[in-house]
Amino acid sequence: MTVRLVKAFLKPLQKEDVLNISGGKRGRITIHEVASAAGVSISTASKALNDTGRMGAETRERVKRIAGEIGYRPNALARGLLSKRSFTIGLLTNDTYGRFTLPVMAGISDALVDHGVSVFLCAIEDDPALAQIHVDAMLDKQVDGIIATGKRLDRRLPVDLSNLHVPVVYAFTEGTQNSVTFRSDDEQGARLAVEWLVKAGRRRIAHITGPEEFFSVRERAGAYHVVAGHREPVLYGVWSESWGHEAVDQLWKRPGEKPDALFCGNDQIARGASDALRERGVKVPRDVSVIGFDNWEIVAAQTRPPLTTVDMELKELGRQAGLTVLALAEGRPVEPGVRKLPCRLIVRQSCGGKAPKD
Amino acid sequence: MTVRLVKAFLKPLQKEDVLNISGGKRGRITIHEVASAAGVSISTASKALNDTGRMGAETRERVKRIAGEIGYRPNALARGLLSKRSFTIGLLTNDTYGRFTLPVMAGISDALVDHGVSVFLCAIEDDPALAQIHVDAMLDKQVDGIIATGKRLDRRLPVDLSNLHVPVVYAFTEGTQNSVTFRSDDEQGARLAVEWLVKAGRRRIAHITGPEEFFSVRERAGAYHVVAGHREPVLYGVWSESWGHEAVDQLWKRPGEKPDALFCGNDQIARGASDALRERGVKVPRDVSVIGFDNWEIVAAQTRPPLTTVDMELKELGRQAGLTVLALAEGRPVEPGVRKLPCRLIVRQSCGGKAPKD
DNA sequence: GTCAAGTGAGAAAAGGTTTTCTCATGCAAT
DNA sequence: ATTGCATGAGAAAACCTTTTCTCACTTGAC
Repeated sequence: MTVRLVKAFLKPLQKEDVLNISGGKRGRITIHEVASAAGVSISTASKALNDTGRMGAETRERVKRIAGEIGYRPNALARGLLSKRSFTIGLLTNDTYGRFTLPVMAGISDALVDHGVSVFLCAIEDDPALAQIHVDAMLDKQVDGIIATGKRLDRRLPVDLSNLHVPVVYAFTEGTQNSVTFRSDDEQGARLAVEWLVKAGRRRIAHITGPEEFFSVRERAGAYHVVAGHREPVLYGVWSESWGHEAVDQLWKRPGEKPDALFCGNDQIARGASDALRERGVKVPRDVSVIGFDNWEIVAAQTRPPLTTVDMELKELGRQAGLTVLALAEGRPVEPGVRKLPCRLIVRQSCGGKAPKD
Repeated sequence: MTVRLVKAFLKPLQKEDVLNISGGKRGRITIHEVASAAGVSISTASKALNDTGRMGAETRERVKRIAGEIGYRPNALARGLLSKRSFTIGLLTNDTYGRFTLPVMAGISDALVDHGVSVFLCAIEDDPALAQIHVDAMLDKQVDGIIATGKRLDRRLPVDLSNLHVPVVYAFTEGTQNSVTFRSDDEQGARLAVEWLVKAGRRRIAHITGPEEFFSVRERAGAYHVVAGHREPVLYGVWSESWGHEAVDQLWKRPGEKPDALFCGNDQIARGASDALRERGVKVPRDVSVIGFDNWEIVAAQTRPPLTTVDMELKELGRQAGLTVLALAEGRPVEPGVRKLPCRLIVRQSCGGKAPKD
């Protein structure tokens, strides 16, 4: 076999050599080291570093300076043991391939890193047993709170979080009675899209979307009906490009006037529809405007032409969820209920027109 | 405003009511509760639960039973403080939108959950300051190890992890001297792809790929040359569908015989190429075989026809990285070096042929 | 009846930090 | 000169486990 083995970290000689504090204990640098280096007791050292207690300004400064010099960093485990705050939260998701979870996660992390909070990511794939294991592990590790997130607004995670003695916030997944839930305002998003088409002068707007049993499909379709009327049918199907393609075939095979705009339930459908239109020689956006939903960059930006679409602002959603769970963890009161966050229109080239005036 | 506020968790009346153990302390259930409920000392309780020490079998059983009944779970913070193992690792990534990180992460989590290890996810977006903040936070929280992962084999994360007193493993990103690094074997993957084309009887195999400065591009191109010879050119470009599209235009505009197969550097390029071929009336796979790289489901499966492609087995890569960092954390010696993990061919319909014989 | 060995269980220390309590000193006021 | 008070700093307890050490008691052997 081989000669050199990676065991170096067992003996942190680096550290030992650079700073031989107080008899070379083999562990990390503790507040004891700081105290003895500064010639004070550990209680004084602690108070100096935390800006608490009474002491001479000179002492406080000296302790702080020395702590900085020897690279002291408090052990969060010990601190957490006493304060009952671990500065750690758990993020539970069943969206393994991350279309929705990733932006949410980025938002949470972004909001919490400033507060010194780290995030445990737990991917449970609709497996109740696995979910329970992860929840138990998080609880054992004394998380300050849990955020549950998923890939669908109208589905629960396969684990009951309602009676934990730790705050829980739901983001982009169905919550429980009296919980705090964040979700996108799909109705407003759909309105945004359809109004954009109307403003562009389109009148025969068709809606190609996903399965009717999805709550967000019904919400979007509802808003579509309100704004566009019932002049064109709603085509329910699945969330795939090929359905978008097929739906266009269906629409164009019908006798009579063709739609002059397609409001699609997601970007994949919109992409399939765009491809189908191009194959039929129908020009986008000259003859027909196409608008998507989700702003999934990889799909929307690569469609020909690039898709105008609705962004659900999932990162902002995550940010708010993070701030909320933090507030709860700190005991600040938070109103329960469902909070709908507005969507935003992303204007690319599939509808003509310019960016919205706002 | 509103009436009911979510503060219930502050007073876990649920728990309190269900189990009024030993004077109703307001915190969690500790080993003290177990001990007093079982009529033994805390040391005996601890030994009973951990199957250590000497005691009567009856006592041991009784303690365990009672612990289970009152729902005792040891506080990982306290345990970690003493054992110096937090059963926590940190995962550092700069791949925010997760094409590569997500599978790696899933593998890590999958491998470690069985060992009671939880994973801190830290998304640093090529921001050295942010990276340092996250690393410090992880270290404060006494992680047992760190896995660094990225979106490119030949790039470092913007933070130096080489002198931490905690083990570090690199996965799908460039490591440091004497570290353990896991990466996909792109050469073998490319060989797999080109050999598959050759076996299907293709002789004029072109290679459309990404920017030449990518290490993996050069490795794949190298393997391509070895297997396919130098009969067709390598077209370097960018990682986009439109480049795939354009490259096909370039190839088909040349005089002389056209390629009968395209080995593409990733699935997006392959998709663009497939679209271009279809638009030219060239049938895939009848006239030309197309093969991709990455097995990015959302692209590969939605291409027409669905793409045969090379999967880098990132989940397995993550699994091994997880197991390795765990081994290091437990002090088991591990050989340093770069470990290349084999890729696997995913056969769909863009090359004809059946699944490999293995 | 004494001693050795073995058995079951508790006391105490340790881990790193924060916080409360106590103490000593010095100074001003009586 | 004694009291009262503010100030600076340390001792000790607490958080929850695990582990080592010690002790009391039983049993079997001489």
